[in-house]
Amino acid sequence: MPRTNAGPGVTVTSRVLSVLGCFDAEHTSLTLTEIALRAELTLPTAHRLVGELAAWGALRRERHGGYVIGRRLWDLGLLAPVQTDLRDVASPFLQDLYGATLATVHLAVRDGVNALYLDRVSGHASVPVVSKAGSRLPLHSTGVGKVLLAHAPAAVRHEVLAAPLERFTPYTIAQPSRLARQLEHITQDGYATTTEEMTLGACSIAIPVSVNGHTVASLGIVVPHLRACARLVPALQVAAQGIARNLSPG
Amino acid sequence: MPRTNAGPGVTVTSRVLSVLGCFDAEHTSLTLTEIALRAELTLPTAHRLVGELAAWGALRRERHGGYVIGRRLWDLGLLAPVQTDLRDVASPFLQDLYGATLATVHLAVRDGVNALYLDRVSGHASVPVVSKAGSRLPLHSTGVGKVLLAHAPAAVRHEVLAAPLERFTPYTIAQPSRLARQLEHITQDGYATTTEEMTLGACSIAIPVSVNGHTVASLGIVVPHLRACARLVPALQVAAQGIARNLSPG
DNA sequence: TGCGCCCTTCCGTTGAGCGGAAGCAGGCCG
DNA sequence: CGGCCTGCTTCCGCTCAACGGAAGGGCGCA
Repeated sequence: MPRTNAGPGVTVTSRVLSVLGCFDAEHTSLTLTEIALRAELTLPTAHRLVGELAAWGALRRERHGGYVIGRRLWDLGLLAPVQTDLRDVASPFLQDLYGATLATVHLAVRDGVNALYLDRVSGHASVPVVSKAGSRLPLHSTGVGKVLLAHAPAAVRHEVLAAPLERFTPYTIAQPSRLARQLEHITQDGYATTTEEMTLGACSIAIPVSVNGHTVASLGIVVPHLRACARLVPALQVAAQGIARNLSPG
Repeated sequence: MPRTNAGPGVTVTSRVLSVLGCFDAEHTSLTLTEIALRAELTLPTAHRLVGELAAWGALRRERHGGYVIGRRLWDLGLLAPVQTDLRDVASPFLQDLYGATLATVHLAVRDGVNALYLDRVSGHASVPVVSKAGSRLPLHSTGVGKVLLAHAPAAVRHEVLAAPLERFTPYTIAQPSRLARQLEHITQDGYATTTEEMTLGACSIAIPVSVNGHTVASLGIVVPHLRACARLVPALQVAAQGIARNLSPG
């Protein structure tokens, strides 16, 4: 009897990972027998590995006997720099949007009370903008920033509205009550706009990118005026849905 | 030379888990050498294990050479039923609050447009309430519900405010504009109250339980009147901070 | 160029890991 | 109550996957 008949390339590590790989959105709680079947392990092997994973906290056994993902993996998952994934996933969508509009397209996430730009695509014919990958701009004066602010935890919104709102152009919205009203409209309309509030000659349209009900980013486009708004919002939404679909574990 | 001199109880699985355990909020990106040191492995061993973890997607190597938690663990972490953890962690705090007040104390999370009660502690002298563990009540008519709604994604708030708000007592707030104004105050005040809006004779005070800036639950107390509000809010906040501290990976 | 740091590869040795077999526990049904 | 089924749980002889010391490579910096 060989020690294992599983074939080459099968290590303990790969077996452990096979066990973890059994869990997905449709299989969040699994019995030991189900894990063994799905991971293609014998019952005693699965028993040993699952036992150790449970002892460490990677898995947890529930009252009815099924195993679920445990606290330690939840903690670890929170450490993943999803933003880099986000940029990689979103990049082709940004390219497509640029190709269709020749306008500057950018992607941002909320970083405290600023919008952090992860990526930007623009060309010679695009409206000049101050955003570039890695730069931060205030939430209140940019399209993506307003989207991120509208969908941020309430404490963030309160913090932004309580501080002085800096003016970049004569059109920048600097009254908290006016901004707050805009934020309510943004959640209803599903998109945000700016009209020369950050840069003279530059207007923007932005929408949220949401995964599992959480807004993780905002996708924006910069145009000289908002006349094409009705056409651009659906295009942005299609791209945002594409980005979200590629981000979520479905 | 023995195959390993690490001592009893050290398995491949435990070594893999030691590698994963190197990562925490203060060490989100680690070189192979750092991982080997922190996991108490030799460099070749760490190299083999990390290589396999990276191939599977549990870790990812960044451009500058450091390893970070990868997408697969982010995906798995999302599957963890944190709510059960939450109940276990919160239980002693709920008991303490009950012991100090003899009032009904409960913990809820948002489940769609409802408050899902995870736990409740009450006694014979407590005000009778309709909440019990496992039950769901509307967000707009309960203290914990209002807290959860105020801190929910904007889309949820919009959904609740757009639907008819059911009346349970003559005091239930059923006008969307009035509820919306209350929600704004809740974010400023840091707590919510109800005055016989769910059950006659029952008022409540509730606060958010937040982890890393995200409201994950609400902690509430039911009293016959709000006279002791100024005393109870700090007590609730201390308990909420204790719960959050035990929940977060710090 | 030399040095230091961070890997990356190699291979003889051996004990950790394997799985078939046996057994246990609990629930259900006749 | 006894038998059957399901889901584990434990055991132990065998063997090859895993180990780590040693050697070497690549890169950046003074």
